[in-house]
Amino acid sequence: MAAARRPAASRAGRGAVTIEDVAKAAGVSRQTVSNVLNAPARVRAGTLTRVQAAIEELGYRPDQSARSLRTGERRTLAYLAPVDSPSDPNPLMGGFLEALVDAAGDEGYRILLFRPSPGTLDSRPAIDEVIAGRQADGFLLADVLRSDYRVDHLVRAGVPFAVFGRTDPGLPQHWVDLDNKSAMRAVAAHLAAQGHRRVGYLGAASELPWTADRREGFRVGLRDHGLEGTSALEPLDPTDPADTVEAVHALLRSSQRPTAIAAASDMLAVTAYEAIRAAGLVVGRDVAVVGCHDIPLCRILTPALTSVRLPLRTIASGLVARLLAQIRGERAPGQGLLLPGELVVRASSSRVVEA
Amino acid sequence: MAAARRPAASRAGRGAVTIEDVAKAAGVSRQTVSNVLNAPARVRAGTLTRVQAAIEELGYRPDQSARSLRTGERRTLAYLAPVDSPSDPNPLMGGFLEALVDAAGDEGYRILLFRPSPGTLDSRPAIDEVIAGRQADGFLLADVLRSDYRVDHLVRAGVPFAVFGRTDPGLPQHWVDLDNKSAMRAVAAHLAAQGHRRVGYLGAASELPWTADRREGFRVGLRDHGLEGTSALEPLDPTDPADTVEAVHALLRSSQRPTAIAAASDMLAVTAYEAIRAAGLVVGRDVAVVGCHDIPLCRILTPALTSVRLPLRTIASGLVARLLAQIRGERAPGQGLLLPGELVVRASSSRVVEA
DNA sequence: CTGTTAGCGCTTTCAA
DNA sequence: TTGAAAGCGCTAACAG
Repeated sequence: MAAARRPAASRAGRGAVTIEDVAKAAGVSRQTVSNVLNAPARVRAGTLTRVQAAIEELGYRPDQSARSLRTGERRTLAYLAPVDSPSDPNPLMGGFLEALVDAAGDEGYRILLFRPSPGTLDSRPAIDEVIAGRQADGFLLADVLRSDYRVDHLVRAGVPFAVFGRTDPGLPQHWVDLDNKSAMRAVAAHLAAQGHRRVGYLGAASELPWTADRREGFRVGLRDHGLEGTSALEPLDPTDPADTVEAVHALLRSSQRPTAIAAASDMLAVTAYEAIRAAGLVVGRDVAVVGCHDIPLCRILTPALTSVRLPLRTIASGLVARLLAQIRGERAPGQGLLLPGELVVRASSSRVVEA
Repeated sequence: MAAARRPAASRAGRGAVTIEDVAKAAGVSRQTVSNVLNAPARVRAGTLTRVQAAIEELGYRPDQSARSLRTGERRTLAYLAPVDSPSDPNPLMGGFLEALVDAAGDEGYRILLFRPSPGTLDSRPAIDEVIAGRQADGFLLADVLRSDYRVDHLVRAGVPFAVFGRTDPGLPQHWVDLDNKSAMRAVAAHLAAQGHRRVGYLGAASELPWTADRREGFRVGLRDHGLEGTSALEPLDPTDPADTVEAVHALLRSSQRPTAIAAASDMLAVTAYEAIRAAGLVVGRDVAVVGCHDIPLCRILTPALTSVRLPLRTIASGLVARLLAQIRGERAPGQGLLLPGELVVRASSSRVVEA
C-alpha cells in the first residue's frame, strides 16, 4: 500500500485517507459518503451504517481545506489576542482561551489566534489579513474600549464578530459583558452586611470601560446602604505598586479611616494588603479587603481574598453563540448579554464589624 | 448570481477578490500573478511591479484553503492547550501563547488552538482529529511528562512536533526546555553570595519533570557553596496553601532555622511570605525568599520577589524553529535547546546577611 | 436513493 | 518570460 510506504509525515500530508478511499471500501460512490456526512437522511439505513463503519475503520475525516474551498465555510473563529502589556499580563487569559476553545469546539468550530505583527500597534492590517485570506468565518474581540477602532473596522468590513465588553452604543455589535456596576454594588452590599460603615475604594486609572463602571456601581452601592465612602482614588499608574501603596496609605491616614477597602482588581487588592500591613494593621481584622476578577492568587493569600468571580465559561459560550448566530444568519439570541459576577466571600472580608 | 444573494459574510465568504481579478486588473494571466507571489524571479521587473500594484490596489490575499488544498501545506501549527486545572491555572499561559503567535507569524504560520473535547481526559482523539482533518502541519506541546503518552502518540503518527519540556530520552523529539537545574544552582549561588549559610527549599509535589530537576539543581548548588540545606520539603497538595504554610512553619521552627527559603515556584513563594509573617518574622529581613517563573505578581509584592524569569519569547521561537525545520524537511537546528533562566533579584533577597 | 458532472481558487507541470 | 491545462478533495446540482 502506498500509504504504508511513506515513512514520516505520511498521515498529515498527502496520502491521507480521502472520501474516495471510504467510498471504495464501502462499495458506494463518493457522493454517497458525502451524503452520509452532510445529509444522512437521504441515505438508506443499511448503506448508512455500512459507510459509517468504513469511515470509522479508516479513520476518515474530511479535509478541512477542501471542504472550506467548496462551501466557503472555514469553521474557524479568529480571536484577536490582546496586546498584553508584558508589564501587566492578564493571568486569566489562559483560562479564557480554554473556555473559548471548548465553547467553539462544541459547535464544531476552531479558534485561530492572531495578533498585529510584532512592533505594530494597529490591529487593522492583521484583521484585514485574516479577512482577505478567508481564514475565519468571524471575529472575537476582548478588552473593547468605549470608542474602539477595531470594532469600527469590523463593522465597516461587514464581517460577523462578537466582543467581550462593548463600545458606546452607536456601533452595531453583539457583545457579552460582566455587569460591572451590579458586581460592585454587590460588593458594597456585602461590606454593609458585615457591619462596615466607612469604606474606601481603590480604583484603577485605565481607559477600559469597566474602570468607570465599577467605580460608579460602587458609588451607587454606598448610597443604597447609607455607607460613607472615603474618596475614590485613582492611582496614576496602576502598574506601579508604590503609587498604589501611597494611595492606600492616604486612605488609612484619613481622619475617617475606612474599615474596609474595595479594589477594582485583585492586583490592586494585593497592593492594598501590603500597604495595610506596612501601616501596622491586620488585613481582615482591622481592614477588610475585596478584590475583583478572582484570579487564582486569591485563594493563596493570607487571609484569602474575597473577590468577584468572572464567569469565563459563560462569557465564552455567550460570545460563540452570538457570533455563530450571525454567521449562520439566524436571529441572534439577543444582541447583548450582561452577566453577573459571583461574589466569592473569603477570609479577607468575613469578619463582622461591631457598630 | 447565487453568490451575491448571500447577505452578510460578504467579504469573508464568496465574492472576495481572487487571483483572477488581479490578473484581469493587471492585464496578465492568473499564473503570472501566482508567479509574482511564489516565484518572483521568473517574472520580468515591469510585469512584477504592475502586478504587485494591482495586488495592493485590490487588497488581494490568496485564499488559504485553496492554496492548502493545492500544496498540502496548511501554514498552521496546532497547539494543544494544557488541560489547565481551574484550581491552578498558569498565569503565564497568555504570555506564552502570544509569544508563540508572534514567533509563528514571523514565519508566516498561524496558531490553531485545540483541546480534548470537554469531559475527555485523553488528548489522543483530539490530536487524531486535527491530523485526519489535515488542519495543521505540525504540533506544539507544553508541560510534557517524563513518560508522556501524547509524545508517544505523535511519534507513532509520524507527524512533526516540538515540545516545551521533554520526556525521558528514548522517544524521538525536538524540544526546548528551561535549564531547571542550572536555574536553581544559580539561586543557591545567589543566596550564598548574599551571605546565607542555612537555606531551606520549598518543593512542589508534581509529576512535572521540573519538580525533581529544580530540587536536584538546588541540592547541587548547596554543595557548590558549602551551604547547609534544611530538608527539602514536598507539600502533598501544592494547591492547598494550608499545607504549604505548615511546611514552611516546620522549616522556621527547626533548630537550624534557615535565613533564606528558595521555592520551586512563585505561588509557593507567596505562601512562604504568609507563613513567615505568621511566624512574626519579616520577609527579606529575617528570611530571604526566592521564587521561580517570575509571574507578574513578583513585582507587586512587598518586598518584591526575587525570581527566575522564563524566557518565553526565546522558548516560543525555539519551538517554532524546530517544528518548522521538520516540516520543511531541513536539518533541525539541534534537536534540543536548553535555555537558561534569568535570575531577577529583587528586595526579597537583596539584603546581605552577616556571618 | 444513488451516481455523474462540475467547479470552488490555487499552484504546478508543460508548451509556446 | 508568459500562457494553457490539469487537478488537489470536497459538495451541490441534477440525472438516473
